[in-house]
Amino acid sequence: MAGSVNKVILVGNLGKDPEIRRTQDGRPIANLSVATSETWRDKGTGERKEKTEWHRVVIFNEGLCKVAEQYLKKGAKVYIEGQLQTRKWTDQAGAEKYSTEVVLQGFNSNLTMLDGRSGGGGNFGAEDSGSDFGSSSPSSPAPRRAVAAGARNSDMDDDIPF
Amino acid sequence: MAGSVNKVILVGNLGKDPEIRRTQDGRPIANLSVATSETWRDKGTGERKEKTEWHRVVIFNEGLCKVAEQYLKKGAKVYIEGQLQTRKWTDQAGAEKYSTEVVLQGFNSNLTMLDGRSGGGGNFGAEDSGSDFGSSSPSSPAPRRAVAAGARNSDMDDDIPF
Amino acid sequence: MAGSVNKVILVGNLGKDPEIRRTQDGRPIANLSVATSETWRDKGTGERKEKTEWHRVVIFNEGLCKVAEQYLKKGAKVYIEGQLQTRKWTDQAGAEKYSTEVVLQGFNSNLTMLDGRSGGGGNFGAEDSGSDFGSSSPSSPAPRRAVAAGARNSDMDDDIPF
Amino acid sequence: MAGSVNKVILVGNLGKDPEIRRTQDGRPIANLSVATSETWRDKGTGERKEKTEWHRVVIFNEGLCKVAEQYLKKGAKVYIEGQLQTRKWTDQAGAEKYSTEVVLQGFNSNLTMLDGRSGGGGNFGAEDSGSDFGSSSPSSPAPRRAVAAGARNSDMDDDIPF
DNA sequence: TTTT
DNA sequence: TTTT
Repeated sequence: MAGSVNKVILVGNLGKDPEIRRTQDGRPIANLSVATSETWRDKGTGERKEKTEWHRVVIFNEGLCKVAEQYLKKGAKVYIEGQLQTRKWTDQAGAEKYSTEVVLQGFNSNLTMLDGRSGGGGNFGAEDSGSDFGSSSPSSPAPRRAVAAGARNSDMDDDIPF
Repeated sequence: MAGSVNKVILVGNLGKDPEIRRTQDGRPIANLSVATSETWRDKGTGERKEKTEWHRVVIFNEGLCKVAEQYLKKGAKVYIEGQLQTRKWTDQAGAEKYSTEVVLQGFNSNLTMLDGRSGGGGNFGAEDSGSDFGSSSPSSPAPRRAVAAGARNSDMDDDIPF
Repeated sequence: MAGSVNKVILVGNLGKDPEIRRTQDGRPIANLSVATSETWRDKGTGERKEKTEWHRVVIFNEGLCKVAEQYLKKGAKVYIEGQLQTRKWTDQAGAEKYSTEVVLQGFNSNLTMLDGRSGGGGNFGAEDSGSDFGSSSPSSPAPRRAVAAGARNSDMDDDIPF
Repeated sequence: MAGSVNKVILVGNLGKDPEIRRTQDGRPIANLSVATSETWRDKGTGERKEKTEWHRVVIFNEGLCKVAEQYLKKGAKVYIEGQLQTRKWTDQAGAEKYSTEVVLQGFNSNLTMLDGRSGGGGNFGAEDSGSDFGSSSPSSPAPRRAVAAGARNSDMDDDIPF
């Protein structure tokens, strides 16, 4: 079936530090646990309510793994764009289990830190001021992605009148 | 935590007709099984590959349930916007299971049919030419959109996979 | 044409304080100027490059106008979800102009502040600790939206094992 | 500013065939005119209303240009993911104009045809049954996706509206 | 006009 | 396990 879209967009906070593993052939895989939460006021009682949802995020993209490893910490606020995937596994007792994850893999994924270096979670050092962290954002190409960012011509430094 | 976003966007096809149930207090709940799939050519062998992902979609929004019931059929192509939610349940053997679903509830959900009345899945009659189906789209503030998000009832006895 | 989607998602910073106007019949309209920017390293020279894009955001939704007025300031980081709209206008010299805006109106819009009260742009006082700011987020219904958030039954306070 | 997101998602129909141009160094640029529309029923009069929005879409991504050229026709329904960009230009009378476009460039863009080969707009032949069209979708890492984002050339002499 |  |  051509013509399908599978996209998840999350803005939330890490519940713990990223966990980085490696495949047998040395490629990194990062696991994030991301909380999103919603609050509302109960219409009957007027009470303030909150419900938190935890998302398992798995990063296969090598550049984004590096970003996770270097910059993300427990508590960090992130923007994440990935795909839904459900995989089946068998627990020790032999029972079949399913796990649904938000997978960042390939070109249409994104991981952007939202609390910057002033945020509690960041550990940016001075040498990172020219860091490539932004390379995970949609328009600044990371090395592994064979993408050449387009040059615009010189009259693009104009002002927008608002 | 204010400041979070939990959004899923799918474009895919229904694997079977929608299943409509009702809560004890009469609110409808629709379950959809939506396939998204990706194809690629294997870099080594040049073979064409395809992988299909199945998504369990649950609609609590009453207006969107009506849309699902009236217009959607197996094979229909839909645009869906909802939230990720994981819930825990216990199977007949007493084992704990988790199920992650795409939930359409409240104001920031959307269900739009993409193959129109000419599509294989649709069953639009002439009297529907003035149909309110489009009222589920983000920008048409029709009366039917004064949606009441549904209450989740206790009999979520479904099996996974679906 | 049923079956269309028109959605813009921005995460960026306000270039100035929100501007609030009122229609003749008293409804508020908020205008935001939001910057998004991308950075990359020039492949030839290795130079660090940056390009900023300015977005004109117009909020017709009354609840979100209140949020903008009360909580947003120059520099604030926001998540915005709205629609693209282009309108035509005539300048003083009689020349026809077009302006494309990101419009927040109706139920499928969102405005969420991302830097919290510790952020530079926020002016949250203690009395706001129980604020309804989160009501602009997808899942916490503001009064004007005739949406009842769904109650989930009691066994929803479970843990997710990851 | 690291930490920003600029994303547009459209599902709509082409108002005319794609227009393909080439830069001086031979890179293709495709222009699409995409309609999204919303319908609603007037609360006062009960009348059915419709409003169509036209979007100017510019594709610099070479692989997606090919897709546009080969598969898209007037009337085709497409899913588009790109970025908002506003550029300034000067008309023949020397007046400054601004044009806001949805730009597909670099890795975080997507163009997916939604009406398949049975659709009115498509012109898929039998030899396309193994086509790589789906390679433009987020998750199929085919070779053709090693896209080079295009350079913007100087002759953006188009008129608005389009 | 923001932010890094 | 986060955050407000």
